[in-house]
Amino acid sequence: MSNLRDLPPGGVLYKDVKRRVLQALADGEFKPGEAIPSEKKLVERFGVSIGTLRKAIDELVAENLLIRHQGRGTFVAMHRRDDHFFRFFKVAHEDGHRGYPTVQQKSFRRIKADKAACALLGLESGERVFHFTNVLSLDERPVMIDDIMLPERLFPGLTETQLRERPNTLYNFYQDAFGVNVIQTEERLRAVLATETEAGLIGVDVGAPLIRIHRVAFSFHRLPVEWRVSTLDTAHHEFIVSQMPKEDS
Amino acid sequence: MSNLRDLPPGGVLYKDVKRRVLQALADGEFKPGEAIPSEKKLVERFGVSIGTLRKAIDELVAENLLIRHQGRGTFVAMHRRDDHFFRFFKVAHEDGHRGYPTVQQKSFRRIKADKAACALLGLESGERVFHFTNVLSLDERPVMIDDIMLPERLFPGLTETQLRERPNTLYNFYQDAFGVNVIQTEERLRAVLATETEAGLIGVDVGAPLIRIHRVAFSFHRLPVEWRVSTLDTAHHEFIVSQMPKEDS
DNA sequence: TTACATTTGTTCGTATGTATA
DNA sequence: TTATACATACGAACAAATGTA
Repeated sequence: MSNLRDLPPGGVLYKDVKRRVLQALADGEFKPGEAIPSEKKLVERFGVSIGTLRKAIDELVAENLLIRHQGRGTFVAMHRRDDHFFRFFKVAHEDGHRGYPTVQQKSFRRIKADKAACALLGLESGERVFHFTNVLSLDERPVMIDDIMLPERLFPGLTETQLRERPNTLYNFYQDAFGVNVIQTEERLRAVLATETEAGLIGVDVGAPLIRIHRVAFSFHRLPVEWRVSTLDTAHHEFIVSQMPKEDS
Repeated sequence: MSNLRDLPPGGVLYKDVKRRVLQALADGEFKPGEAIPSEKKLVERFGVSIGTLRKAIDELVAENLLIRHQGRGTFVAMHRRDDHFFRFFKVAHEDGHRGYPTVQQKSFRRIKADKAACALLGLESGERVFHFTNVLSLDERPVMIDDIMLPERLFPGLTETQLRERPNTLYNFYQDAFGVNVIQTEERLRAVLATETEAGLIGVDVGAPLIRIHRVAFSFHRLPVEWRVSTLDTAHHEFIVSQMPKEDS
């Protein structure tokens, strides 16, 4: 009853299973919002035991790529207006209240990527990007300017109207319309003084202190998919960072 | 061979095991840096199977409270100058380099907690706190002021000398000298203009833009143990936030 | 309402592999 | 070499949630 180990090719078996599920996600075989095959079917497909499969799925659930529902199935995570949204939107009112922002689109252009954009998004010099500017408001007050760059290669044919009429969040739109999944971000924050342009857009005095946030968003395999420069007025709002153990203690 | 379920009291068994291990941590039975009993011994102690025990320990490892070493044992996490340190220190040079800061202690007092401190630290009005100010330097340049408040109740008899002569990081010192484990933080960031005092301490002009960080640090059961107000000069440094899946993808 | 099939969640236990002292 | 400890892989049995007939 002791099978010889037959399948540790490059490493361990459950990591390999995880890799293959991840590939199915990246390929679009398993689509956001839809259920992936049941554990039993995946066990047959990959030829591993239920325990090994579960260990692979466990990690993908821990990374917020899959969501399990007892009795229903396992689903590919989406960026809808629920728990997921606030994973990337970290602005709250000074009284602690966190609400959904309203978005006003100020501009939309297709331009040549500059040096910084090429470096951060991994583009060849000369490649095109879409550049658009949003002003976000909370409680009827403008609080943040978002300057967003998207590689044309990943968002072919993107139009201003599409963006303006998207039903959900931006990251959900990327997912639905272009199959681009944002699963990770890196942000760098600095304090700056408001320029005239910024002062006009969010209604503060020139020279008011603001937080400037440089964010690069990544998809699978750490592929950069968005570069965003946000400028936040913290007169009545705050930028929130929690360093938390994942679960209830 | 089918045992009747005998131990789901309030919930599930492995959560109960996790709770009991957590209690041993909070009680100081399992001490930072030391190994906890082996899986086999814990299985006997809690009367569960190895799989159930592992599931409980898995979660505590995922929460960075325990660290497993194959062949050696499972250890209580410490705040030493290693991977752990940068979980709470999020300042990097603008070129991306992350180094250890040097600390200069500017003041140390024992005072009555003000209203804000009482609210954030969960103290009765009139309780005492230790208040001290540090200036942190990176690459020989002062970049951050830390104003720190500690409840006297949790740090009885703390002295300026103890603090000044601690060998490791502050959070490691809390752990070694007072059994206070910082496992979670919450931070709120705003942009401000440098006051005269701040300008003097970190060598910037009055009115320069700075980032102000309010941080509350928590121990087990979300007990607040430290309140800290940091003021960061971002002329040549940045505050880093990563929203990451935990592991290699 | 009930019964049933499907799917994930929990618990159990065994055997073997790998790292450490 | 040997003993110990954690890591991986296997799979059985039952519990709980869900959807449907």
